[in-house]
Amino acid sequence: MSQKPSIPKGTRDFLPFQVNRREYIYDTIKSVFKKYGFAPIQTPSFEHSSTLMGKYGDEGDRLIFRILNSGDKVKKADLNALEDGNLPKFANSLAEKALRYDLTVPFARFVVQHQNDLTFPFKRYQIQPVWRADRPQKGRYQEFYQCDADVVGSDSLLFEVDFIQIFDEVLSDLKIPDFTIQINNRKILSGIAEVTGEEDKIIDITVAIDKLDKIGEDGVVKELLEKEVSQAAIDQIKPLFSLTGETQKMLDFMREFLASSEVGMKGIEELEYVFAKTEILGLRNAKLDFDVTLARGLNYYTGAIFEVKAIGVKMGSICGGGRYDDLTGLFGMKNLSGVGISFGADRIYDVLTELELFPENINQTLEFLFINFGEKEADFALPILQKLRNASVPSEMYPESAKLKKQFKYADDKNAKHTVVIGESEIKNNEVTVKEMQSGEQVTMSVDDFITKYCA
RNA sequence: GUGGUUGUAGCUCAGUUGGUUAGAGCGCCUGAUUGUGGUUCAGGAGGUCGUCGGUUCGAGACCGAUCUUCCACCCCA
Repeated sequence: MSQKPSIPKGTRDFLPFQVNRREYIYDTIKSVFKKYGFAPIQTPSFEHSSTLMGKYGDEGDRLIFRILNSGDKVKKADLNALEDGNLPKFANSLAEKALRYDLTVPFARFVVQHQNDLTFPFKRYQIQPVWRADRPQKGRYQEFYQCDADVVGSDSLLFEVDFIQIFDEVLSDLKIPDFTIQINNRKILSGIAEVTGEEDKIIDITVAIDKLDKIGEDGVVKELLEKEVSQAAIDQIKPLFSLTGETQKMLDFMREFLASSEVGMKGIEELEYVFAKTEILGLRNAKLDFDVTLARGLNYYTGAIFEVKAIGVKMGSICGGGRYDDLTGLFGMKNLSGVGISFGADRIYDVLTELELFPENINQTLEFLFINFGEKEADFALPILQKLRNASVPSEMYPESAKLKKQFKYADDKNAKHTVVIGESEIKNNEVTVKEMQSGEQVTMSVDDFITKYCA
């Protein structure tokens, strides 16, 4: 081997056992999405640059993978823009397409484009890879899968309630024992900015208090001062940092805090509704927590916001979501409210690995391996093998009469549940010898009995 | 995008102030064992030391660039 091949940074290959595990996660998510009435769609890996650019803020634009124009289209490069130092304009002239950055913005484009074919409220789920030109870290890749479910065309809070049930059901089905669904409402955050007289600094304020559990109270205060939030406002906000305890008490506190803000009170009302309905339905493994300091970066959210964290694992959030009132407005379709959630499948994979929660049988995909003793024995075995396959029992025969040690090791490596030995004596008596690999136990039975037992 | 960190066999890692032929464990292959894998024993294969360039009589080690890994920011799943 001369030069070792490699793959670009932030990308990964997946071995069979890894793909099996990943599909276990996707299948679990999919089955719950379907149960709640969501239908699948897919969108292309790449979109027009103009569809994506400017939708995720300056920070997001930087992370969008651009696709260089090919062929004669390179001639479209705007050299004047380059000379003038207008690099964004130059880049746009050079790259008319870009890789999908998330599933939500392409979905908004999809809804506007196909509005006449859709029935509203439209509920879709989508499981596809997305790409970000981010600097990789553990659990952060340049190519990763998102598993999204969204509803557009309804402002009913019942969907917020549904999504909480979906989080609970999926993660409980995946056997995650302990996780918290944190919930907040952008209207409450707006209310906070309003009552403190810092309405124009709402983004700075939310970004800062979102970091509370990371940089602490002093860190947040420092950042607020840096963003020129007034000392009076900071003093007013400070008590929110230590707001914990019973949900009802926190909500009461906030109601008082936001009394003079109409939008803030609306946020409280919405939250109370969601808590009340969830109370009625109950939750399996999840804890639902009101967290005033939860903000989330994406600034298209306008109502509820969610974030889910596994307890006992050092890992960022594994799911997120929220309501956005006017995402399709960006593409010219006004007044369409949407709400959606996203499962971070790659991070869930890491959590399940760390907590050893993958079921063992995921990678036991081979039921029977037939040991090959030679042509005569193989001829005897092949019809039996075919019967197993017709009954959808995953089975195979070793392709040549290699040493038994080698054949059994192959069975072992492939995690075969049984091996079937057919040699001279078995053929003579019309029998098969079946060995259960894990226990090592071995029984000989007639071919008919074998077929009745396993090809049902 | 900013600052740091890492790279030696398939994997995990040793390798002294620059000095002959670069090591270990695990894994892999072969045999002991031509009707039995996961245990044991014996033997064997496998490396342009991430890449390119520089310093030097001499570089795995020193210098530069580049790619990659991981970490802290930024941001985020």
